[in-house]
Amino acid sequence: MLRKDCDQTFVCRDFIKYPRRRFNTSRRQLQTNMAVRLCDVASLLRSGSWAPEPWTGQVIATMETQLSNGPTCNNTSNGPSTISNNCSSPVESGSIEDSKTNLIVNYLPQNMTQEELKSLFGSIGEIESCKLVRDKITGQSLGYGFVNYVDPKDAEKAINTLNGLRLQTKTIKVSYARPSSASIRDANLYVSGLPKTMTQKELEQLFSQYGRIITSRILVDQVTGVSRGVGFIRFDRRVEAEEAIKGLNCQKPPGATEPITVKFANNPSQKTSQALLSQLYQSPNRRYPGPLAQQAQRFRLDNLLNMAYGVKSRFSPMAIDGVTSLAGINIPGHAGTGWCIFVYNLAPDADESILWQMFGPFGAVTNVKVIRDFNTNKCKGFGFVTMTNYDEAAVAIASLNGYRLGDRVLQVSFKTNKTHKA
DNA sequence: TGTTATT
Repeated sequence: MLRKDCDQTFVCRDFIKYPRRRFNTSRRQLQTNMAVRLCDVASLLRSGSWAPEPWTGQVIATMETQLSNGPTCNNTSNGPSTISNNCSSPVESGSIEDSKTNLIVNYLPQNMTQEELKSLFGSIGEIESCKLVRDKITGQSLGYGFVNYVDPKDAEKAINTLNGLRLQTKTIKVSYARPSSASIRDANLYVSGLPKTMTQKELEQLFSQYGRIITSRILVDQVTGVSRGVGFIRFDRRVEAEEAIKGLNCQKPPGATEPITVKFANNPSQKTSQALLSQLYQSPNRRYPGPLAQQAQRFRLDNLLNMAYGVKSRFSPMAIDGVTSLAGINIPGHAGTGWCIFVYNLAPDADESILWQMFGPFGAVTNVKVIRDFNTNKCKGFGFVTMTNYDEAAVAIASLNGYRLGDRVLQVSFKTNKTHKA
């Protein structure tokens, strides 16, 4: 299916350096650039040799290197395969019973909450329901969720607009959810012993004879980029995965000298839960289940979760609240639930998605809002972004203030009371 | 053995 997603490249037009030229840069390229900027800013911040000013030539040069070498996939639809980092083949129409309003969202940042998920997807249209899937035991996010829209058009728009969006270190994937069924669970295969020369496309070709492939991946060495000879294939149905094991395990792919191993992949959530519970079980405190022991156990659980999941400790706005209320001072941008950022000089046709795309790569964004004229529904030239962590907000502001978006130069700052109408 | 894919 060919979608009219040309309008999805609007953000990237006239991007960065050549404001009067029309680019056809993909959103992914834009987001890659954002990540590069973040890295550069972070390293400059660490070295102490940087002040919050608009972009320098040095940074732009780095970005252009990335632009020419980076991923160039423009496809924002979600298909039966995932060729190289979410670049998917066009999706074929599902069965007539498939929901056209319910989406599955994969590769969400670990610390993203259900409310943030709802805020992000709610910027597209009215949401009927939204759920972030969490580990039943630990409560930790499993990194995916579901968004069910009222209107199928909004679901399609969400796929076109938000698939491939970079949020922190992740690139989210947005696709139609298949009808839930036991038959589609546990259909993920781990494949090892692959020829190092085998491409993802060739891997899919090898496995596609056994059924519909939902995702595929070949793991590569982080440094060299060379295949590690291992990968994953997720089939639509478990029976397809079973047949693929029967047909391909211990077999040599065409042209290969060694046989491959094909088996069901581990479930990371199960493994981690078991590891955590195993450690908890060894705790002496559990033999004395009084209130103090429970508290200690809770503390231990928190630490274990931090270690196991790499949960980043957050700058706590609550701590600041205590200080500000006692001292009677105001801290710009701090609204009690995060750090509010004022974005000025947006175009009349700006929408929430541009704010997500600009700020999402810098860290946890809880909310974005474009201020619109009541009668025309056009952007009045400014908007707000709320970010959870001060340091991420500060880097975003420093990076995006003075940023040229289309033919406009943005002004980005912590929100002050001057612009606040209570 | 993954950027935790079926609530």
